[in-house]
Amino acid sequence: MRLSRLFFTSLRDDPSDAEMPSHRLLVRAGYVRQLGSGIYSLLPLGFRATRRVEQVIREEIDGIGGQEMEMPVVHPAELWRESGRYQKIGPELVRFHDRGGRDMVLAMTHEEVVADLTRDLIRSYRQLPVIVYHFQTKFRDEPRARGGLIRVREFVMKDSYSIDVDEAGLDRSYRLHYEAYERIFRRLGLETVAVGADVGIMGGSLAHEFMVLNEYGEDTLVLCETGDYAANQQIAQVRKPEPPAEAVLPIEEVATPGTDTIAALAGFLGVGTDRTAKAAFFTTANGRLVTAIVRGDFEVNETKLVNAVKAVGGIRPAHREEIKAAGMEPGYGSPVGARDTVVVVDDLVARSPNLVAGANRAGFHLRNVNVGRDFQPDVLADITNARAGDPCPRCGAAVELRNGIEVGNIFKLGRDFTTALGATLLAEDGSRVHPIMGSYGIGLGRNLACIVEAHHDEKGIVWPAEVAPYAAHLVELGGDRDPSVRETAERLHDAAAEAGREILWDDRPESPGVKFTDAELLGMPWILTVSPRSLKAGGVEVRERAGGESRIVPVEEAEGLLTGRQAVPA
RNA sequence: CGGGGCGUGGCGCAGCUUGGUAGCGCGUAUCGUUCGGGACGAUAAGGUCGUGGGUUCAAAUCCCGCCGCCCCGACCA
Repeated sequence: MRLSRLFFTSLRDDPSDAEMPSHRLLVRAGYVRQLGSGIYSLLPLGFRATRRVEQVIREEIDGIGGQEMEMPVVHPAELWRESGRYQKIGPELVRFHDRGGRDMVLAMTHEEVVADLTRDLIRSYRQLPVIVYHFQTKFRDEPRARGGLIRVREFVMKDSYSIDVDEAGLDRSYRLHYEAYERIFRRLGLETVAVGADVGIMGGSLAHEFMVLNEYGEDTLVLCETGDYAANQQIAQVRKPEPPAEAVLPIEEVATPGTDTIAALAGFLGVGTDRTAKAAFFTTANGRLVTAIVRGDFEVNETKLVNAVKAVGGIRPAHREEIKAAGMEPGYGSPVGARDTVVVVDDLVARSPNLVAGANRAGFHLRNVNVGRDFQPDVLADITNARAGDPCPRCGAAVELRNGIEVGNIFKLGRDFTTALGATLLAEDGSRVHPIMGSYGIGLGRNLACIVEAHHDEKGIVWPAEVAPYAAHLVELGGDRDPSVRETAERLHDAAAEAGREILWDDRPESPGVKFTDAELLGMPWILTVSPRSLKAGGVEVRERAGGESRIVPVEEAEGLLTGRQAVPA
């Protein structure tokens, strides 16, 4: 490809709205352009790189028996009503109607379609197991896009789906995907850690997220320093401290003016935050008030809380009036004397004697509050966030908290979708059963961005060979003055193209500085320079973008390198 | 949805406080000189100042509404 013909431009200045290196570089180097918030075009360079990512995924999913297909982006709303998600999912699901007034949705994922096809196509256990997949556009009207390609609203995802007769089959399909994902991310040059994850609105029984560590990551990961435990903080369970063994003391009210935070309260009373009980208030989608009680030295984990009360549709922070209506006082709240609220108590609080808790009266707290004696929990569960330094649940070593970006996930869906849609088949024993599904996603654009996050330097992108849009970047200098330079460049370019390994040939009439700078910005693995000087020195200058020394090789050798007939020089 | 910021030629920005009809750098086009690390000179093109309304003799500038984009939070199969 001649750079002079490429539909692109590089920018000298960083785009003002880009913060993450991947966003900055992909825009500056002419790989992508933004069309709207969370909506991007892939320019030819970006599209080529994405296709190479896609090909790696295709090879590995084909390798575990996946069958590639394609499902639509526009779905009849009826299908989503059948699964129940039309009602369950909020504005993230785009709804519209066609000219006939029929309700339609834009696909945010494709479980419904797979389940629909399953009930249509699968009659017998003999047809299973099946893994199908496609690369298809998803639209999710996220409340906020961010980070360039990291969190967008429209994106292409590889999503595969497994259909099995029983749990053992699902286990196998899940394991196959787990291993395929490890191979995919290794080939893409991504170091990932697989963490246990919340199953969320998908339901199901088990999920892993493949995470790359990144300071801009939106997820918090709980990682054991010995490497034997890794989980998303949403579900991470660590060992909790042992509360002091004390005799239960009589409850007493104490004036604590101006202490509407735990820190202020502990300071005022001169006790540790671990001797206090913190109340946090939430409201469920159907209007129930949830009072969560954790010890003052811990934070409420909302995912765990949602799961503890099985709050379909999630929870939001409660309003002051809602709290007061339940007989509690914001800032000085506790379940002591409360009514009309679901009291969820963290297991550690239940074991901790004589805590300081709110008196439900502004400016007052209660000393020596004890769960069971002074109030009754409706639900007892682990509802706290793991903290840095807490003991690993497996080995007791300290865990650390790191930010991560989810580059892939795998879910054991179970039978929810096939049951809801009425997909059945005849099992070996003649019984009619609902098949069991798994769902497995990898977002292409996000992976591309994460690759750039992991492979760049101050000058630009440094593509791993497996995903580089072109294998090499040929810098031609002085070709307009020296015909032999132009001829050599053309020969290398054509030879590579004929061998099926197209390279990028900078034939623009630009100064050397501009060309070298762009070559480094665009990031092809090999940078070759042809110039009167290089020819005089014996051929073509060859340099590895990743940082190798440059050296002169004869033209024939350069040609061999580009066509793959000759091994890459050491 | 709450908080903050921004919107001025393709890109990055100044001008706004104190109203007087738009400027800088880069890029682009043509010509010439250069030619191994973002060259130099000359000439030129290119802007409804996001948008609607208001105030005013006069609005990029002041006031109000709306839209868009970015960041933080909420949210996130």
